[in-house]
Amino acid sequence: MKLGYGFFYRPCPEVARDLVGKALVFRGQRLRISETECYCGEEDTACHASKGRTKRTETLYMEAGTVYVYLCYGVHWLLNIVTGEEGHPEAVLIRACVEAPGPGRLTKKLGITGEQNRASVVAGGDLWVEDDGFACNVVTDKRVGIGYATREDQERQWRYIMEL
DNA sequence: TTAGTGATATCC
DNA sequence: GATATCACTAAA
Repeated sequence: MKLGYGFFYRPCPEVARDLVGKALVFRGQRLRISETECYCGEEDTACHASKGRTKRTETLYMEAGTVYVYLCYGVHWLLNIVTGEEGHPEAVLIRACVEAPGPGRLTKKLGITGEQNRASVVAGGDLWVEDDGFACNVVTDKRVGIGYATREDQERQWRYIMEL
């Protein structure tokens, strides 16, 4: 079953947790999501939009289900899915799949690039997320790679990992 | 542990 | 215009 707008139109910690174990489908490839993180609004100092709306973070303010793809370190494309209220910048970062550990490797394997930025997983395009009945335990941890955020935000248990 | 990589934001 | 920064990876 394809996940629709209602699934993503919820607070991002809930979406991030529920996305673990789901299948990410892009142009005939199917990958099991094994790790996510959530970035939740301008008040989250780890979120790209915490310093306000810019050309780069515009996508985060779009409606739930919109895909935010961003180039990191000039080399790696990172894949996020926007959640919650339109106009409120929150999103879930897809950090890893069972078949491809690491956010950069994941997009490389699928062939996702900046061309997918502003696309949508609920609009009937070539990228979507499926619930195929797979169930697993989910454990939480602190987010990684956000040393620029306040300590308070670094402590949040906003990383979700599939437990075998 | 460290180099590489390039778009974006933030300074002149 | 120039520089500093970065939600990472691969090689050592």
